[in-house]
Amino acid sequence: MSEVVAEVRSLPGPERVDRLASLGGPEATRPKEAPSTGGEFPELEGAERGKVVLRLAPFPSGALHIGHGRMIFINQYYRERYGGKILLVFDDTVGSEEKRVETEFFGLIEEDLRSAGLTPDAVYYKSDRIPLFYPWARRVIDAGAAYVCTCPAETLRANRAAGVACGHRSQTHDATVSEWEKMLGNGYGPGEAVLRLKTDLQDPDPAFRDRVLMRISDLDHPRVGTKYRVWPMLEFSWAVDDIELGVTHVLRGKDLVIEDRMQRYIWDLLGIRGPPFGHWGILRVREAKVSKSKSYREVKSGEYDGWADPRTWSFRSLERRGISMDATRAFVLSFGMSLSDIEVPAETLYAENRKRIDATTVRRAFVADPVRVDVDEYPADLGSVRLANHPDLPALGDRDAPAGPSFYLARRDLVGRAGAEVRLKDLINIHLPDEPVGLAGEVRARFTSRENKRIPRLQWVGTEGAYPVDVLGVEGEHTRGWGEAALAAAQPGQILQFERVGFVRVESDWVPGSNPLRVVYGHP
RNA sequence: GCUCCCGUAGUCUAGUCCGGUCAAGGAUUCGGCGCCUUCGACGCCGUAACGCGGGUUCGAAUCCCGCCGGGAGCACCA
Repeated sequence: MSEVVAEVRSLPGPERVDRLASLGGPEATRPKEAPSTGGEFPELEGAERGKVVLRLAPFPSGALHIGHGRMIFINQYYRERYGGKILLVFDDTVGSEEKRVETEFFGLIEEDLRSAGLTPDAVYYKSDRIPLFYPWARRVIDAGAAYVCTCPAETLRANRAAGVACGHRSQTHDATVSEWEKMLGNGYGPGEAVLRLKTDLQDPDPAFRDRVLMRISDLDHPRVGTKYRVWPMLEFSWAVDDIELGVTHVLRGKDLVIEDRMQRYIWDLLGIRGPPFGHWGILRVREAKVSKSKSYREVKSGEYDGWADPRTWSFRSLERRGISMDATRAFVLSFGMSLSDIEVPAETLYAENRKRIDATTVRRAFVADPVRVDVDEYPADLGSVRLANHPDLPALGDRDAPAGPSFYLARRDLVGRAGAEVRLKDLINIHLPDEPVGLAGEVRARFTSRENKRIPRLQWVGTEGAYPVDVLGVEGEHTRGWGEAALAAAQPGQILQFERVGFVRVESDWVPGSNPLRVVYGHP
């Protein structure tokens, strides 16, 4: 055996692959399909092609956003890699006063998943499965590993911190059973009794001591109302459902690692072999101060422009900005399965998107915060000019841009340039007046020459045919300005590049011909 | 504080399991040059990293020990 290993190791890498391939087998011919940039994805323990079952468990409290990226794309990646299945299981146990389940998000989340190319193979709702958990709870009780505790929450917590037991822990099995039946039979009110798992009270991790399995809540659940009063805690529900649903691998964020331990502990005491776990660290985009509760508040109040508001950094907002799902996926997968928390600048995502859209995106002139400039001695033959739609790609064609003698120029291009000579890009050079540009009014400039000088080149829009444009920015701000005449032919959903501004996407609901042209800023 | 996890350039990542092919590769950012009259793209060039200290070894990013730093969890939320 070890001789064979030594022999194989002595072979150079490529030859190893060749030799492997010659031996046949499904894995040999496709060693691994690593994403283009970095990102390492290990084999899943014991995974068999076609038999992998994964699950996705979002809590329905908002649209999916960039922070959910790893959950979505990593699970999707492994489904593809092994040809498996993904179950969408809504974790809609009753929640709490602060964390309410809301039905509108079920559909929203499914839509988001579909738009991410992740159509689940099946959809489940935890709230439909509540009765299923009761016999399982009974199994744990019968194994002597659970008890009903009627201590107030504070006492329970204090005991846990101190590592001491309360009187309920030593109840007989019969007493526990009758207490449990009392819980199920409305004998206790919310907060008055819980079913707790017996672990080691001296466990070094205080968080792990005698955790709660089931509790009582009479919150009105939007799907099942007050039909159930005894609800499972997340980790118990998963200890059950990962088995019941035949999940083969649990891939989730590292915030849930303690739940692994809980699930394994329960499985061990029931003599069940459960699936292995995998985790990833938190992904943050530096510019995205994503807060689900803030987004929720602002969307509800109307402060945000729905769940596609750029400030939510939701998937739908990225799409609205012209950032393709493909780019987002590549971006997220480039981080691999690393367990470290990562904070990455949005620029990395933008670069990924730019690669994909640059070659198909036409250039257009846009001037924000416009100042009207009239040019004296303007050449009579320059009523319009022919411009290429893309500087490097003639295939994208060209268009006619109405020019002077009157123009809109951006105020920020004019300030500090009093008395200077500047170039109207692709057109002429002009001399700006010596007086600084005021806040209002017009500017009179003078034509100087046509030659292509290496002087500041400014974006311009001829006043004739200029099209009003409203740009929605990443911070939710609106910028008004003038775009060139060709924008009248823009199409909903089209991605454009405003020169010296960046990529924008025409709003899907924009009606061609209506004023102003509404676009959403994507990125530089 | 307790538990677990993680430390490779400005940022992200490959390499760590199984020490040599790593005087550390890729992506992004930044700087320079060229070219294209643009945000930018492309080409070429450049800056820049194994957290610190010991140990093992002919040889350490990789193994061992100790520090230091960062993160997550510590709910009758999910």
